[in-house]
Amino acid sequence: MGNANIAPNRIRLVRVALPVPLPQLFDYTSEDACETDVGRCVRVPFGKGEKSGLIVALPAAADVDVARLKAVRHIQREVCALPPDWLEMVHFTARYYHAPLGEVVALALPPGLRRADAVAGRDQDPLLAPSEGGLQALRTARRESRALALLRAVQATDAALRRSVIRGMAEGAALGDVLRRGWLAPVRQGAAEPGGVLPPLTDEQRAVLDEVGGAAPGFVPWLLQGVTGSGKTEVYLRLAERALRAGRQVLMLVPEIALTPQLEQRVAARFPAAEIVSLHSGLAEGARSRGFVRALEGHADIVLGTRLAVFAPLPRLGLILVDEEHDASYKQQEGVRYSARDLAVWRARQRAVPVLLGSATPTLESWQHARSGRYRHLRLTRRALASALPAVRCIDTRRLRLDEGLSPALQTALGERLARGEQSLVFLNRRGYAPVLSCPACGWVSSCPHCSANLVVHLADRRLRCHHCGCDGPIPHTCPSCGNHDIQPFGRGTQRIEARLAELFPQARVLRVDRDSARTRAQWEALLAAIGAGEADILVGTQMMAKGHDFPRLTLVGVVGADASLHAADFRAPERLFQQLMQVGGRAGRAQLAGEVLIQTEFPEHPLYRCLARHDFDAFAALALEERRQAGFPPHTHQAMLRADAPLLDDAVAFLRQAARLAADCAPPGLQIYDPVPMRLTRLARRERAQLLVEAAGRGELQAFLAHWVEALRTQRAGRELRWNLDVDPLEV
DNA sequence: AGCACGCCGACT
DNA sequence: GTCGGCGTGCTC
Repeated sequence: MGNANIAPNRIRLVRVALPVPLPQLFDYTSEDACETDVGRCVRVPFGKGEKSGLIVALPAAADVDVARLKAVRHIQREVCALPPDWLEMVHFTARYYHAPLGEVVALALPPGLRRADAVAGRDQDPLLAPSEGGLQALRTARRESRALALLRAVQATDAALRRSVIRGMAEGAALGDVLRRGWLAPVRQGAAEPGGVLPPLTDEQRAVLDEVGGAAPGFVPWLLQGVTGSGKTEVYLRLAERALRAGRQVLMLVPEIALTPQLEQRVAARFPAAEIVSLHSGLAEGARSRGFVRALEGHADIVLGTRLAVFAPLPRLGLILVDEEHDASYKQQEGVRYSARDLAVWRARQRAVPVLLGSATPTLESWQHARSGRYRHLRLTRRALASALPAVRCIDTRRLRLDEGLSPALQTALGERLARGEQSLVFLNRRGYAPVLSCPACGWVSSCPHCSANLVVHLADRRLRCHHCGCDGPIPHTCPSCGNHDIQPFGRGTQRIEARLAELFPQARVLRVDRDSARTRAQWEALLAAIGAGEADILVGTQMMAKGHDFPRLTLVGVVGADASLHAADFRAPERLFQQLMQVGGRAGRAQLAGEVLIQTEFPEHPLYRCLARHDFDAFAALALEERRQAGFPPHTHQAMLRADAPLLDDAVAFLRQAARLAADCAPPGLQIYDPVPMRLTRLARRERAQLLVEAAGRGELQAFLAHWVEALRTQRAGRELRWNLDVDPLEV
């Protein structure tokens, strides 16, 4: 029986991970496959068609009868094979998140690469310097030309220049001529040489750098807890410089695509000779593949990107940096729900390199690790530029008459900034004009036909819109239910605040910044430019305003409607609120001007606000952690969430009940299996959703259980309309 | 996930 | 007599 699976002489077996939602791998035959093909992309026949996947092993024997094996179509050998450590990482990811290996491979590899398209791993913007031929031409040329003039200009700088820079110096097609003649050639030189004058370090920054520099080589996880404006980025750059000097590659993760270009500029300005590759989902396919291959081949010195960049292969990896480590966008919220931050730490351990997680408001998980000594705690408590942290004050709104949600104190403060020619920001995390349209006569409310959510009034373009499924329609003039003419928008969003501010301060230039006003990248950049140029006096914005941008004239942040998150159902809601308020508060007063943050609240005594007023993240974290300990929530326990959705809620719940029964069969003692419950937003885009939480004291026991459970669930036959997924370490419960 | 096969209702 | 519904099973 054993012999049936052994291939005849000279025919090799290859084991391939394919992007199908199946837990198994698929074996194929190949005439010429050899050990060096492990980690290479292949095209193989699959079912009726053809698929591309990755060779993960050359097994001695197949899982199935060799007679059933088909032959590999093509092995992509133009590109280096993915190295063993990379394969180990995708294996780990598949195991930890209980996803098929092929799906993890599909998400970790750029699509073009997996399809085995030939990818020229050329540096798109190489450093160029005059070649021997070029110098010769300069000496011997008799006749002046544009090409010669350009070459001479490059020569005059006495430095190697990026091709993009030279293109800027060129007239007409001169660069093309120069390159064709081979007068400029790529050079490799010290990637770590900083460009320009380095900013002076604060004592705290120096202390942090000394501590990291003094640590033993190898895996060390660091938590850099630094208040907004304390100069975390400068610390990243100095650490990167050291790694580059040692001839190593640096992986730098940032939360959002929007933040990569500006950071990329800063990194590029600091390391003009380094090859910087950016990796994020907004990149064109070719660019992403090229960047990936540059990293894989060890040419890229710095890889900068969003969560998917954690899968970049880096043969010379020396340092991993995770900026804003608390940011929820590090967790993928669909498909394979991996946490790039957690994988970054795993990767650092695997490669025995330091990893530095930076944030003003770390996750309680990371903070706890830093407290317990598992991570090493670094702090930056003061702002780098002389300015102090903003004064944070609560405005008790319980006894006040609010004007469209705006208290007299906030209005006065806005008026003062206006008189002084400074900018203000009113922060309200709710876009649209009003969260709902409603009829006072019959109680009708504008609800979404596809979701269990209300349609939001968007007065700016006269539409009712669902923020969850995107469906929209015109605003009715009369109540669709009873015909009443007097239907009204209830509650407040940014548009309404914007409108009222324009009335209250007719002389002010009010600018709204939310997903509606900054829909495209161009709009967003135009808004940023306008704000930077001082073309706005009062900004009204959502959390978009909270992230990473400096507005030197902004001295006041007013927070409206924060209480809503104070008593939300999700146990992480307070943590998120604190992070958000600390971040948006950090926008106030960054240059020489003092900043102030005014929080309108009915709970001015709430510990969260009190900690915020003292800029005391540690006190908040200690309180929140104690609450979690008492309630048995993470990080004191570990969770996984099974979610199911179907056209009818009953089907989703029935599946989860069955899943709960299966769980009970293979559950270790101490594993907590909760009841299936409808999700908070039960209905989304015509599907109804429910979830089942499981919780264990230890990560190991949870993982062991999940492996059995998922296997049992996969054999479970559910209706075609039912879909389910497992979320390990869920962020939302 | 796709894509076949396969077995029961309303149509040219 | 067939077109087509989606239940079931398979993909090396």
